[in-house]
Amino acid sequence: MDQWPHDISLDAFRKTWVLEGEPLWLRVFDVHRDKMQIKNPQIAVGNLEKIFTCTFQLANAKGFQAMSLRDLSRDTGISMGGLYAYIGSKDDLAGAIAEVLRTTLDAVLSDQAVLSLPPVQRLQAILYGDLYMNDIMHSWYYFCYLESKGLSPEQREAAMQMELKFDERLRNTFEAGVVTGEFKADRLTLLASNTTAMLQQWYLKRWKFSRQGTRIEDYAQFVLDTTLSSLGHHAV
Amino acid sequence: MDQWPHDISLDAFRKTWVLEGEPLWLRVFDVHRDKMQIKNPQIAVGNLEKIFTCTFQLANAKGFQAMSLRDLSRDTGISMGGLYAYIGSKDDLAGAIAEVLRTTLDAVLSDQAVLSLPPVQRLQAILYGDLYMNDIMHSWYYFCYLESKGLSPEQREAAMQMELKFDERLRNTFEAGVVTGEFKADRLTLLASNTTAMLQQWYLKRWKFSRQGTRIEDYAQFVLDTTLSSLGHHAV
DNA sequence: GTCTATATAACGATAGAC
DNA sequence: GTCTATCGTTATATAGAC
Repeated sequence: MDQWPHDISLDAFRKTWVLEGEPLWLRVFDVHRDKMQIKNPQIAVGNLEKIFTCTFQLANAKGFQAMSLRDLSRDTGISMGGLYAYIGSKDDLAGAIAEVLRTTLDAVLSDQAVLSLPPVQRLQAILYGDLYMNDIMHSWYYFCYLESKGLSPEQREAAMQMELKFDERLRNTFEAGVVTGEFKADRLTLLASNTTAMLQQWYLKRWKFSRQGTRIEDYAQFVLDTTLSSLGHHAV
Repeated sequence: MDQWPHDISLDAFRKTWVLEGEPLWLRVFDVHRDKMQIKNPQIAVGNLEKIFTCTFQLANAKGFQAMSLRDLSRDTGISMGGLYAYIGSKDDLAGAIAEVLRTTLDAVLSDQAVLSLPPVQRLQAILYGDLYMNDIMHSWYYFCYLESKGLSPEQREAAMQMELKFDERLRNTFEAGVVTGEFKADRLTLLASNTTAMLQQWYLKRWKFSRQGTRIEDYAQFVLDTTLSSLGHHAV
């Protein structure tokens, strides 16, 4: 085989979906402009980046509930009153994080390009893409997972639906391979859940991967191989 | 094969390791008697059960940090002052939960009986046993996982060491099977981590299993089959 | 009377909000 | 910078058991 019809490198993903830098913060501004008193995007983006980045650091160190807005004010260099020009309330800040991640993930998952690929490459495109997104937006995923108790019931439900939707996307791919005879049809729902769990490990168990020196390319290959093995497909 | 040399049913596990009811609360009393002003175990156990059970409920609903001791006082029916006869502080309560789980898990993992089993049965005994323990002490695991930010650095480190120790236990079992030629030796460290993650799903993704109607016996079989498949061992 | 367990009420600190 | 609510915590008082 000469070349994948679909470029599955991390660099290619980064260029297709710009999930970092100014484009990201402009999308944050867009999603939450109704909660903010600041009207000028050019002024907002710098402070939004500070607010969200410092929130991730503080929440990661002591938890979102335990973090105070005075901590956030100190770390961002923005006054207490100034913060309230960017957020409706402390809870709205957590809600904004969840909503930005959800809409971003929704956009990436709505990509129909991978659906035309044959089952094995399609599976590979989904697994690699999701893993790259987990890696790039690690802070956002980690926050939403560990702080889900602080989110509104609607947002918690939306997050569960998002995970079920991803599971179903995997399951459909498995079934496409069953139709072509490449995969065997055995407990596909459980297998899809397990594959999702493996991908989530990349942001949930970062301490372990870091300690063991596992690189993302190696882990992506491992997830693909393990999933294919469970599907009875013995890969190259 | 007529019969397993090792009874791997949930009932057998419950009888071997009594992790519920009065024996559990007596162990809680024992682990934390130095933090309590109550001297009489018979009086303590009833209130300890109320305090820990209500803490799990409240922390599950809104998070441990967001839960107030007045909430706990109301739900348990114990006055504010009374609570402080049982706990040294709010943080000590979280610490006690982590410590009880850690010492209990340590005792179960120290069981040397499974080490004499041949690789496949040994793997089965470990997976089933851990899954049963995850199931019975679900509230404790779930609390420790989601509230780990609120624990002391020592306890967080101890929890990580515990997980690494479990991974290593799995890895040793894999390698025992490699020696006998039953398993192939491919990325055993990653595979052990993945198996641990599958077991953790049982308390992390209860909502999903419940929605899909997955029973613990089915899931245990799935985890065993998937792990054996990754080891190149095609099971019965 | 003494020890243990529970209840009341208030203190000081700090939170989110504006 | 201020206001108000609420937090964790504790000093103190009370009640029952032997």
